[in-house]
Amino acid sequence: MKKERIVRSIAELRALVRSTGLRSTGPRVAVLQQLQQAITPMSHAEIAEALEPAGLDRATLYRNLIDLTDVGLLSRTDHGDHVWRFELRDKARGQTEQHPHFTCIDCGEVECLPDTSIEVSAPHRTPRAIRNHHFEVQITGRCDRCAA
Amino acid sequence: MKKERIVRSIAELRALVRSTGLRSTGPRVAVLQQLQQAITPMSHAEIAEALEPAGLDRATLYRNLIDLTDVGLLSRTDHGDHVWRFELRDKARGQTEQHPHFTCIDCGEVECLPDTSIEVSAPHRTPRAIRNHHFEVQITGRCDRCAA
DNA sequence: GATGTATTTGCAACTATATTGTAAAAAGAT
DNA sequence: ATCTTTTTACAATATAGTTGCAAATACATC
Repeated sequence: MKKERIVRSIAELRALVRSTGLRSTGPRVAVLQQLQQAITPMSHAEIAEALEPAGLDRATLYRNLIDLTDVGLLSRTDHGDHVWRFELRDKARGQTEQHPHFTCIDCGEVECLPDTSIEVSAPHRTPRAIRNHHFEVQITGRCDRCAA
Repeated sequence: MKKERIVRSIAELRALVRSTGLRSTGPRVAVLQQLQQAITPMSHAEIAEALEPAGLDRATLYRNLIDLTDVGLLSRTDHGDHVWRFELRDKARGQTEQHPHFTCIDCGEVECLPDTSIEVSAPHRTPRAIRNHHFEVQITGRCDRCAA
């Protein structure tokens, strides 16, 4: 996680969107720009609030988050607390491959864990996806702050 | 997971509910009875459908699922696909302690994994909950059937 | 077994979250 | 500059989950 993060210019983000076949629009670039400066995955509500000034439509935001996810620029995950969260995917960022997340069952805070912190062994009848390392890991528990 | 499962009679389930301080009612026993014969966690919708003949109210079911979770008879988790699922907790069943779940990102099927299949190492700044083994693990990927 | 009190149910109303339809606007190719 | 397709913005609609409350039920006590 400590890898230095690539920060792309507006022009670069526009090119990034176009490279996926999608058109480069204001809302899309705004979403990418917001997520590239986020340190953890963000919910729809959080992104909407952060982009409040732009005053963009809820439905448009939903559709864009899904579109950007479909083309692989974002990941869309539920971290165990029943809230969809979006994160820039690695190829659009300077991060290591997918990493596990830790979500607090009390406050809902999401923390990115180093991808070395999880070891999944694959006994006999485990799904193939696990043996091929094609999966995401989500851990829930009480964060240090809430446990105190 | 292969441990033989305890199957309780209606009378035993009623006693189990009462032992928590909750009153033993038709809907509650029906829910426990349904979940004790389920092989994977069930969503509200699935339980409602299974209990269709009983014709019980949506709100009542929601409330009971939450009540039974509060007193510890059920666990309520989101397996990464934005659906709450409920499962009989170990103390009400013949299972090993909490185990990881695997959820298919395509079909949504949930699979219980042996709790030996996951090893979480705890480097320096990992949340204490992880070091103390107070957490749940959720893995998402494409199941064998959907990957085929 | 009858009675009384607190809990629970069932119905309806409501809130929040998410999706869909569509006319107008904007992107980007020509 | 023009044309076609995608995307937006607004509204309408769906879905999931919660809350209020009168009537029904559980169960403790007589």
